[in-house]
Amino acid sequence: MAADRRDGDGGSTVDSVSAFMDRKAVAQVMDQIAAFLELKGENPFRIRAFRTAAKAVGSYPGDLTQALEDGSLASAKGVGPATLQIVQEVVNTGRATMLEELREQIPPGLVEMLAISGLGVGKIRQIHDVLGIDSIPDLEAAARDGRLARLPRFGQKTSENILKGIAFLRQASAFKLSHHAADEAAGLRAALAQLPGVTQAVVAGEVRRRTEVVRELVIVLVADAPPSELFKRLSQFPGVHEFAGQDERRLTLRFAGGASAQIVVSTLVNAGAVLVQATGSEAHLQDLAAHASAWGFSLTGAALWRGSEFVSTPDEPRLYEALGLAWIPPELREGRGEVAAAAGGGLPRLLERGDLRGFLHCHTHYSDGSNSVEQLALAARDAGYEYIGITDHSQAAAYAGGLKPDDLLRQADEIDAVNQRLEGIRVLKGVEADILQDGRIDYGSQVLERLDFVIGSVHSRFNMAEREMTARMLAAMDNPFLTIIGHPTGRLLLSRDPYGIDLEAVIERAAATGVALEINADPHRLDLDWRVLPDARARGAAISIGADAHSVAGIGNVEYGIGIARKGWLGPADVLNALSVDEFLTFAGRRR
DNA sequence: GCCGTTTTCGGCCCGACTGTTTTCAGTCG
Repeated sequence: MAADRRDGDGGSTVDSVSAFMDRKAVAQVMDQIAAFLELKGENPFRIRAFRTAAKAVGSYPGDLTQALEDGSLASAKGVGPATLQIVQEVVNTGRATMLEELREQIPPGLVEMLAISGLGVGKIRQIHDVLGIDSIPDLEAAARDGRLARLPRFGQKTSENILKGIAFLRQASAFKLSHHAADEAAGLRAALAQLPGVTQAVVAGEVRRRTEVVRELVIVLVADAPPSELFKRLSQFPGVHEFAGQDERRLTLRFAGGASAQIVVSTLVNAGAVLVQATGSEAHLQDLAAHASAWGFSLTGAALWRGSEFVSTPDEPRLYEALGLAWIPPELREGRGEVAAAAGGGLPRLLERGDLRGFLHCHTHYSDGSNSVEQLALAARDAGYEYIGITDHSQAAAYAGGLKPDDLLRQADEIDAVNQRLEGIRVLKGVEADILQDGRIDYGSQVLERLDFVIGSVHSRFNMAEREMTARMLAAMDNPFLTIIGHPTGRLLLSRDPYGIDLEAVIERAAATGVALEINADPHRLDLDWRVLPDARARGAAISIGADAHSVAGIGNVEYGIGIARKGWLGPADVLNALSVDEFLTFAGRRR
């Protein structure tokens, strides 16, 4: 767990654990408890109570230890006496007695199976009770040799789906979501920076390039101590399980939890060359090597050379400059023409947080969010936005507490009142309406016309054939009230593939109709994919960045969306919510 | 287990789809 890794310096175990056991870890404990209870066949409402508590704790804004002391956590919605006590125990001791007892009663392998798509509690119980299977490898064997298909209410198809689910899970577990990776890298970096002899510790690799998923953490240490000495200290690093040296300046650390990180050591005179090598994708480094060679340079992993002459590169700008290139922002280092652009003065001015004037796509407690309109508005204002678009779910999304037309009216009144009360932020009336199976939007015109803007999203029937799904989406875009297509491909990173859709046709229609396509900034989605953004821009489709925030804490999602926009070469002129509120409303209204 | 303008007990999200079966259990969003 992250706690082991980040525990860089002394202090009592209790202090370290409470400092590092962040709310995410506590939430994970609650979710685990819920999963075990589910397998035990507990009261479903009790199980849901743990999940609700996990959500409440996981998205709790502020310091948990503090909140426990001053009692504010006790009054948080969804946290009651029983769950509060567990939070207390985990924060104080890093352990949860209840979870440990459950592990004794139920094989943890069964809980792992819950992550397999298509397998739920009922089937897992049956598999365990009848076949005595309690691990994923055993399950896989049973699916292959036909034992699984012979169980009552199982069959060939079920067996195949389970194998598919296992394969997907395996592949997904080689990666981490970007926000988890970034958190871990930041903790590790901070700890490594404390090592004697280290003058700089810099996060490199995929985290620095802000890719949507991360395979490996890479940290560059600039040090005046010899690498061998640093490596010796690293072997005694708390939580390090094993380490494998790759060469004299690189090694891979493996941590007890199974995570790993590559550590690269450099002297100051080569820091630029080493950081560039440790950051760039394979393709970027190839392009860079080709360019360097054309200029009479060679870039080895450790240094820059002009023929046999050593070239000092104490930082990245000096490396790129020596090669006649502008400094390339890390997000662009994917080998998609950025080296040529840097040589020709054609690098774009990339989107920055300060360019965004509007905060779009958030859910309040009217549907499945956990804060009020006013709380979100205030938080958006504090974060520096000029306007916020409230977009709760629509009536078809029953599971998310979607709003009936009457609820939408009530919310409109509340938004009017909040606008009256608050200075410095304008609250817009929006909705995230379901795109129904036939492409209709989930409200009629008489409801939609009262709104300032409309996001349309697909939340059902994901497995339609590509042609039908595309037709569904294109039909939705012909609705004159639609402003933005939400999470256009429906993917959930590392857990669900995008639905089949002809994205080119969607982009084409978006450009033609003046409907924007969303970069959904929820780190579980990051949908659209950054790889299609240059094409979308070239064809003239507008792009919006939507936080998909379900709480005040979710406002921070926007950062991940900005990372994706930057990876897609987007600048302020390409992004819908970089517009002023009046310009945004004009955009939303001009198709009506 | 949590919650409350239905407040200390009784209710809490439900409809659609899939793969199985031949009427429905399990899963998902």
